[in-house]
Amino acid sequence: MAATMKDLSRETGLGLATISKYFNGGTVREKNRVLIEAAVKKLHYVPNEVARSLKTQHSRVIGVIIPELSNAFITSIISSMEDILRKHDYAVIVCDCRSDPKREKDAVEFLLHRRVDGLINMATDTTGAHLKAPLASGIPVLLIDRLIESLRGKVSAVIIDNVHAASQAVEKLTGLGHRQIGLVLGSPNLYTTNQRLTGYLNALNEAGIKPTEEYIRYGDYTMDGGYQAVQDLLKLKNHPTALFVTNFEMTLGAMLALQHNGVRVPEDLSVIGFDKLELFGEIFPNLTLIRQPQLSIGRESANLMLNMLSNEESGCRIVTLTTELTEGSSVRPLKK
Amino acid sequence: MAATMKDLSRETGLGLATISKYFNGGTVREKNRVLIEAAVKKLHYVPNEVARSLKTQHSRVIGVIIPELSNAFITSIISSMEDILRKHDYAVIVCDCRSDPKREKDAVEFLLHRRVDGLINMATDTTGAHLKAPLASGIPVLLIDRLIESLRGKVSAVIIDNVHAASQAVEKLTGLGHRQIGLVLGSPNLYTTNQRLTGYLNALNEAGIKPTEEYIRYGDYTMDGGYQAVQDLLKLKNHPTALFVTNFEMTLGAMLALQHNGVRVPEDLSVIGFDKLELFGEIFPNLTLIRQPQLSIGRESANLMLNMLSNEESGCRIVTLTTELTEGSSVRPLKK
DNA sequence: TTGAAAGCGCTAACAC
DNA sequence: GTGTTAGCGCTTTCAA
Repeated sequence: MAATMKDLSRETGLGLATISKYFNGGTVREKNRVLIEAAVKKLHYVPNEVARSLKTQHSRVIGVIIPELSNAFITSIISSMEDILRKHDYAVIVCDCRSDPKREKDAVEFLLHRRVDGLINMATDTTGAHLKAPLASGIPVLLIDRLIESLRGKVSAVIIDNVHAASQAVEKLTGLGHRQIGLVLGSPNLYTTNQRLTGYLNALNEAGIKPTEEYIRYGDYTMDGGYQAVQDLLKLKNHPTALFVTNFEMTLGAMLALQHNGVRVPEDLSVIGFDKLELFGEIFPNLTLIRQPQLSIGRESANLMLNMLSNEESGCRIVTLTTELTEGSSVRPLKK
Repeated sequence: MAATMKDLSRETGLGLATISKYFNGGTVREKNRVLIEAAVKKLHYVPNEVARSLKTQHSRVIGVIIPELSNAFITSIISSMEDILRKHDYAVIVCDCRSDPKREKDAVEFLLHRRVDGLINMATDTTGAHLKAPLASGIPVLLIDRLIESLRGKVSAVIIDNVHAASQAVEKLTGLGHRQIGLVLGSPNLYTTNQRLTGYLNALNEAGIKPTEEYIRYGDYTMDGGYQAVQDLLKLKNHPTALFVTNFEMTLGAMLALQHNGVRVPEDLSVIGFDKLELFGEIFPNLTLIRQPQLSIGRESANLMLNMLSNEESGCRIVTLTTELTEGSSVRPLKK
């Protein structure tokens, strides 16, 4: 059906090696170059990456396994990652495992069959069992956003300093005199959830505040979860005077809950949100936010992967990116 | 490095054909089955999909080209699509072209090199020029969400009845006596935008209402765009008494704008939103909505593609799914 | 610089 | 049911 290099060879009278060299940037006599290019056009030749993959033992495919595609943080990482990888002629196969370890393991296997050159994983399985096989087969594995303790030293990772991010936010609030600080976390037992909780507790401790269990809520990293969490917090007889919400969707939900309840920000309650400032645009222009550098996470991940792919020498590396506190006007000193 | 079928052959003393048949579901003598399975385990054999692809001339990869990954409607389609395709052992390579026709064309070429078995495209280029090559090469092409007129008869498609969706919503409002109905559309010149506008105009016409240009706004299918559009609508001296917003993100933005301006729904303004009911959860429980069957769109697309892949016979098919009007309490009769 | 030839790991006749 | 064998389209020695 489709033309092959053999066809080009026949058409031009040149040997296969010459044609191949032409495509791989080797030096080819000018008149042969012209000849080849004419034949390519005439026969509508399209290189066959599959055949090349078989021969070179490199598929130029990176497998990406994520817990959920319907999450703004994740999709923006994927976009910026894919951008760079594709520029380097790597394709990305994305597998959404719906936060299901079983599906995650299946995805790993699926990708291994396809001989992906590398694996990027925002892990659901906190034990890391699903990564045994790829690690054994020697392909580079890169964790993003979530570390897996048992894999320390065996894989590279790109994460943010979650502890710092959370304590920075909470310190901001304690600095303004707040002592009753609500925290809306993601799903229990996730790496990021735990780390952000640690940062929160550290900051409270630093300020000599004993944590109140009721003030700590889990919003599942969803808009609805954030909404619910804040609804619940507001129902407390002695409710928080300040609030820290730990992802974009939950921040949105939280703001909606506050509006629904007629709670003014920051007059009645101080709020620090999270992520994706640009999407808020004009909507909450003055929200104080912790911003994760999602574009950088994607970029770093892609580059680190490309690095692992080319330099066999390099050991594992953990890149920790820092967050930024963007000052808005959604926080104010506690009224005494 | 990795074990091959040849290794299995050597290990078991069986021929290659037997091993191959075992993996492809052929009948193999029981004792050989056991033998093979033992060897697989011992040698950590993993099938090489790349080699298989080269031989069978089927990559079992579907290329998916979309305008934007950061859009809830799109990601939910992709998730449900990928789900089914992967179950049938097809991998999905997603290319986000950022609504840029140039990138879209590059993506097509990229995927063609990789010998994808099929192409699913939510098109940015409204001329369809980017699909010439894949069409010529004979691989199945499936459009989703947006039709391309010049390709009618040449490609299959899965879309929703946008005209009906919009007129259904607007009829609901005119039926309640509203005559000043605001419309928040996506980006200008998109298929869905045009169709939904048509539906809106049809419904107005039906009700004997002359359209007011000021009431028709473009919100770019983003949250911020929806917010802005409603801000602008509210500034009109004679502002609408009802509102129809045509995607999820814009609905969110619109609701936020209304809240910010202290406009009560439905007391002051009737609203019909769009999409993704489940994400609203408890937040806007009573919003009247036009729901697109995104899961079905994904499912239909995947199945239609699988169909095209197996039955060479079938011609092009356009599947039009219908939307549903979910009654809430965000609309009420116009106060006379 | 160019060409001939071997082989990447698999499938599918075909003969047994 | 099983084994032998010839490629799929490409890259890459090696020799010319």
